Amino acid sequence: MKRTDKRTRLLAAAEALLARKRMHEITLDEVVKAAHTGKGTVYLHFKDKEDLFQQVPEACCEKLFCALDAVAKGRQPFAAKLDAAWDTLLAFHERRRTLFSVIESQQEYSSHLKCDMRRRINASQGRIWEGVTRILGQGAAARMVRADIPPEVLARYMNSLARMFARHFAAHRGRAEQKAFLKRFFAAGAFETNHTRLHSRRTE
Amino acid sequence: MKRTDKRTRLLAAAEALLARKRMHEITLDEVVKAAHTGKGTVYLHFKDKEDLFQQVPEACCEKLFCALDAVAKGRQPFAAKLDAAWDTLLAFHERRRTLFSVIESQQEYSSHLKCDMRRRINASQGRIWEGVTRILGQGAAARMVRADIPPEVLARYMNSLARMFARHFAAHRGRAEQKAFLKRFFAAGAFETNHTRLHSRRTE
Amino acid sequence: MKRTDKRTRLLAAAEALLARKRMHEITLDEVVKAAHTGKGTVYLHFKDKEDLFQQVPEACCEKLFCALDAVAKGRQPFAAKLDAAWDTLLAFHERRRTLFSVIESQQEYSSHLKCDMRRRINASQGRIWEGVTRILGQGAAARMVRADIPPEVLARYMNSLARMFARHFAAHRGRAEQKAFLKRFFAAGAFETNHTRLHSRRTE
Amino acid sequence: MKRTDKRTRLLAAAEALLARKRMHEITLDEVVKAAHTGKGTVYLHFKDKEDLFQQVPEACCEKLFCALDAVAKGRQPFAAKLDAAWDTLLAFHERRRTLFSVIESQQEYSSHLKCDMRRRINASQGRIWEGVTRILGQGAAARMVRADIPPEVLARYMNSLARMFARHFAAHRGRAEQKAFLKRFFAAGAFETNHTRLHSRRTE
DNA sequence: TATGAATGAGGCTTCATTCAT
DNA sequence: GATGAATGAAGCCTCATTCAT
Repeated sequence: MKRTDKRTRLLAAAEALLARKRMHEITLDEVVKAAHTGKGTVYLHFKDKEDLFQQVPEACCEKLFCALDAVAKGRQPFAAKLDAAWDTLLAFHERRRTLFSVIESQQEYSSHLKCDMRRRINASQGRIWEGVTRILGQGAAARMVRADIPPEVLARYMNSLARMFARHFAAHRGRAEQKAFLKRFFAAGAFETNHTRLHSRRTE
Repeated sequence: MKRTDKRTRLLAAAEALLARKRMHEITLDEVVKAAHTGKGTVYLHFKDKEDLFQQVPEACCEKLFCALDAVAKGRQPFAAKLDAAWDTLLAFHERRRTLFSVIESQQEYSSHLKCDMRRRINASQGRIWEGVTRILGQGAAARMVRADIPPEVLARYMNSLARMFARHFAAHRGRAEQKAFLKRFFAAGAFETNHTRLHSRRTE
Repeated sequence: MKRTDKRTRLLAAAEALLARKRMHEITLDEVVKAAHTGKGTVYLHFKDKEDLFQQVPEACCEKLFCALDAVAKGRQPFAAKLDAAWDTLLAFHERRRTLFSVIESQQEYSSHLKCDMRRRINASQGRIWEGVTRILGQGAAARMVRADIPPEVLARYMNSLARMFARHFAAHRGRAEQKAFLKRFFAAGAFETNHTRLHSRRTE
Repeated sequence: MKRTDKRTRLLAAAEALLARKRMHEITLDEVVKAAHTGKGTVYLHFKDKEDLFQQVPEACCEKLFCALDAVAKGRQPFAAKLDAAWDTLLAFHERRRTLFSVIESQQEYSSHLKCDMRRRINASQGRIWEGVTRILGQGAAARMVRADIPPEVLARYMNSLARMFARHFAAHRGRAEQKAFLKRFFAAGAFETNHTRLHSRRTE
């Protein structure tokens, strides 16, 4: 349990620091000071610095997935679920401005990594889209989300828009209005209309 | 002219390396080897490594703006211009997968910088959206793009989607189909419909 | 204690190297090799190379002061004390030919330094004269050293002569004779005579 | 003549910079900027940076010698000549606080140098003492300077005291009084008395 | 298990020197 | 002869990693 405790504290410290800096600008000294552990302790729980930071997104993505999955499992109508999904996603990205850089570099480098490591990373990243995909899948089943673009693709659109929002509009004064713009735009792009129905039929 | 030459070659070398690695993983040795210059030459044109990499986006964004502006100034109908804009944006992001990380970190750190430096960075980044904004503005003027979301906001949506596409779907086998999805999604989200017209009227 | 050990070894190594070269001609690599430590260790104990070399005189001057103070506290007659002081001073300068350059450059640059640093340097340098001053003060009290020039001024004369001697006459064949010249010269210059007594009376 | 001009300007610039910094802290860029020449010009007149700075004392010492020799050749009584020598020496050292470091390092390194270079350096440094030695020699001939210490040794004493004075008492408020102390001390140490006459006889 | 002093490979930067103009 | 842009060797410093305690 103590073991878990230190490990968790290290991951939390790393995640917190990622809010302000990129991984390569964070020193292990900073991490262990924030986590109140010794420097050697890192190497009891992680192979190296890289490994520690690799596992930060893993934990985060899992948390995000859980939050979205909870929404998906709820009994609210689809529109409410989508709203909740937006809020969850936006909060996630606003709180972790640079986390996605780590994820992106993992993607960049996954080709150099050993096979099982790659699988682990892909699995963890998949969780990000998976939660959103489930909700959008429900919407598609209810004929509310367009069927001519796969839900997992729409999920990525949604995530990328959320990330961009966190970067450009979150600290804005007009955040609420901007959020409305965003939802409206996505709804118009992703919802089923007569037009999209024609498309679906054609591609079927 | 030779001076410009070396400077350009260094920027080009740095840009090329940014396609594969992040700035902190690129050594000056790599840059100067790629640029076929001596290491000291860097310091004739840039204050330090940081400064060199700061100026890479500046040059790139300008190039992107020029390409998009050329489209905007063309005489094709709006639909063709938007298509061309997509192609330009996608090519830009596919060729410069990690460039945006540099831009993002500039945003992150611009608060620490001296005022004129910050202004320079913001100006250069503004160019990215500016080209797209012009085209979408023409669409809005032609009543083809929804008027209830400002074109400069839609421009950011478009850019973030393009960036995501470069990362997730570019290397895909089904790139063509994915590109069709993307355009269709954006069109649905951004084009004027009866529904958006109602919105515009309300917000007016 | 180990910490002190490394720090001491680094200072000793730097001091030893200063016997042969000036600070700017000594590389950190040489110092750490001589001290049998790693390069990084320097930065655990000193801010940078400058700081390491700044602290060398501090330690040396303290040692010199201790040696001279021991003489001053002894029960020998003044003449014997002065003899011992000469031997101590000459040994000091012969062993540390270039150390004084460091001290001089500290004086040169102390104006640029922060106030407490400057105070520390001045305090440490003061020790050099302080030991000699005490002995000469005793001589003055015993009416053997002229009273019309303050002992702390005579102390500086003595030190500068010792330094010059280390540079010009130490390696000489006729070192013994030269040493006799030096002592005789200083004695004639510093000792009380009828003539100096007149001076003192006049200036009183 | 143009050639001489540039060479002179470079030496003057180097000498001026030596008033504030040590050779190793002065860059060639600074020198050529101060001398208003190009960087390559240095290598037309000097073998390298070392050679340039080696020649600075050479020129300075020669100037000092000339000044002192002029005094020696004058018709004033010895006491006035010695006074003039003090003034010349003090002015020299006060104006060139760090020049002597260069000379000292030349001595330090002369052992590594080629034979003719060493001879040149020694010759140039000899000039420093030579001027003073001549004057003191005249004093000895006139039985005013003690004969039991060779004039060339006393010359070095005098020079070392002058150097120390420039460093410790020149900027002082009580400079005039300090100067009086210094002259009085040296006179007492160097002048012939009954006592020194006994010594001379014994050593003869 | 936990620590943090010690390490040294590797990176950035400086600056004396060269050489094409 | 005069120049200064270009060079790269050499040095300082950082920081991930180790290991004795």
